[in-house]
Amino acid sequence: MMNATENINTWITHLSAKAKMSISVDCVIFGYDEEGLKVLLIDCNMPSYEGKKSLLGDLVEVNETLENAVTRVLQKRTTLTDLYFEEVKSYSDPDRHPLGRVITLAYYSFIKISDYKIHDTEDKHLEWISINEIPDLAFDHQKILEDCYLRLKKKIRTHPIGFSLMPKKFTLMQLQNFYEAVLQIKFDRRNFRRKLNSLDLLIDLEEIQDNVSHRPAKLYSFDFKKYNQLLKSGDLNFAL
Amino acid sequence: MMNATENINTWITHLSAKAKMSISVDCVIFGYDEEGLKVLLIDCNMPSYEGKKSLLGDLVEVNETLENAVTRVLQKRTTLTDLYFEEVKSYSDPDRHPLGRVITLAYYSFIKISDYKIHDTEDKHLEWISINEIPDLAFDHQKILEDCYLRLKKKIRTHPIGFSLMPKKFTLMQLQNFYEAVLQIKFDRRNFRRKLNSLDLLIDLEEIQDNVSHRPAKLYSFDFKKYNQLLKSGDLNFAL
DNA sequence: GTATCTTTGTGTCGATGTGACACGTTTTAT
DNA sequence: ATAAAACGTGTCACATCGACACAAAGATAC
Repeated sequence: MMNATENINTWITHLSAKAKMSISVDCVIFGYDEEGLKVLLIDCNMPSYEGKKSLLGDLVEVNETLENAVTRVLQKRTTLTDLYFEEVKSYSDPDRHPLGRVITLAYYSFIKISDYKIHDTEDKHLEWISINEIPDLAFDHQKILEDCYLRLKKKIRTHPIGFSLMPKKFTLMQLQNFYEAVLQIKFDRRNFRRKLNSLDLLIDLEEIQDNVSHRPAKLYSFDFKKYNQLLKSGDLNFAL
Repeated sequence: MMNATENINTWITHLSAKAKMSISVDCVIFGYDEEGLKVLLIDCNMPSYEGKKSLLGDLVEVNETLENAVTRVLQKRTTLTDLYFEEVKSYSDPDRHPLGRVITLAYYSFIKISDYKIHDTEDKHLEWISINEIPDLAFDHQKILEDCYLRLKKKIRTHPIGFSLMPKKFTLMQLQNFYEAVLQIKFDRRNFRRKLNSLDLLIDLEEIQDNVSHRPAKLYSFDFKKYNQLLKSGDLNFAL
C-alpha cells in the first residue's frame, strides 16, 4: 500500500513494469499553396479502420524525446528538416488505439507545399487533403485535427509564422489570401494593408509583378532580421 | 525493417514491449489567499534529490486517462473534487527521472487556500510556498513550474478563472489585489474598476464592508450564471 | 465633537486602433 | 479606343486605453 507521501516524485524506488505503456506522437502537417490550406494524410490499413485516412505518427522510442520523435516523423514524411512544430495536447483514452494502450501527443507543423516532395515512391498513400474536405479519420484523429487547427488559427493571428510559407517575393493580396485561407475569414483589403504596413515588417522591394493580365501589384518580402530582433527584445506586437 | 508506410497509425500489428515506458502527471497546484500566490510543494526524499522539494505527481495507471490521473492526484492532495485544471506540456528528456524512462505531462490547477485542508496527517511534507520564494526543485520541476506559471498568467488575463477563488462577497480592491498578486503587476485603480464594470459580470450586492477602520467598500459577487451564458454563446470578451 | 487618518469612489482628456466604406489608376486584351 | 480586371489609397465615427487628482465615508484619537 502506498504511503501517504509516496508518489513518482518522492519515495518510490522502482518503476513497475505493469504501469508501462506506449507513447506516440501524431503530427498534423498543414500545408499551404495557392489553392488553399491542406493537411497531409495517409491511408490506414489497420483492421477496423481500413479505408480510412489517418494523421502521420509514430511510436516514441525509449531513447528519444517527443520532439525527437516529431522531427523524425516530419523528416520521414516531408524530407524537410528544421520544420516549425508545436505541441498541442495529449490524448489518453485507454481504448483509443486497437493495438493496446497508446497515449499520444499531438503536434502540428506547417509547410509550403511547393517545398514538399514525396520521399519514397512506396508512399503512394500519402495525400494532401483540403481542410474543407477532410474525410472521416481513423482513431481519434478527427478530434486531434480539429484541436490542432484551432490552435494553428489562434497562433497565426498573434505570431507571424505564416511568412515563411510565402514566396520570397509576394504581393499583399497573396498575403491576404493566405490569411483568409488559413483563418477562413475575409479581411477588408484596405484595413488589412494598413495593419500590415503598421507592423513595419515588410520590405518594399520596389518591384512589380510580371506576366499578369491586369495592373501588376507591388512585391514585398518579409523582414526576418527585424522580426527576430523584435522577438528577442519582446516588443513584437503582431495581431491580426 | 519498417516499410515506408508502416507506423503506429497504419500497418503495425503489435506494440513492442521494448518501446514501453512510464507516464506521469505533475500538477502545479497554485493557491491564493490574501497573502498572495502560492504553490503546493512536497518534500522529495529520492536519492540525489534529498532535501529538495517537488511538484505533486504520480504515475498514470494503465486503465485511466491522464485527466483521471490528475483528478486523482488533486483529490489526494487537496481533498477537493471538481477542480479546474489545464494541460500545459510534456517533458520527455530520457534522463529526466533517475528511476528510468518517465515522460511527464504538466498540469496546473488553482484553488482557494482557505478551502484546502491537509488530507492526511502523515503529509507533514506538504507546504504552500510563495511564488516569490520557490527553492530549487527536484527533477525538471523548476522548468515545469515556470512554464505553468506563464500559462496561468496568460490564461487569467483572458478568462475569468480567478473569480471562484474570491470570497462570495468581495470588494473591487480585493479583486484587484488578486490580479496584481497573480500577474505581479500593478493596475491603476480607476482603470481597473472601469474595465471590470464594462464587463458587466459583477453583481452590486448593495452591501458594504463591516469592521474596517476606514471608509467601507461596496461588496460585489460574480455573476456565474451570466458568465456561463456568455461562454456558451461565444460572446465572452474578457481581457485584462 | 473635532481633527485626523485611511481607504474608497469617481471623470476627463489625448492618443491610438478599428471597422466600414468608394473611386481613380494601371496594365492587358480585344 | 475601349473594356476588363485587379491594384492602391484616405476618411470618419467609434471604442478603448493609459495617465492623472480630489472629495467622501467611516473609524479612531484626542
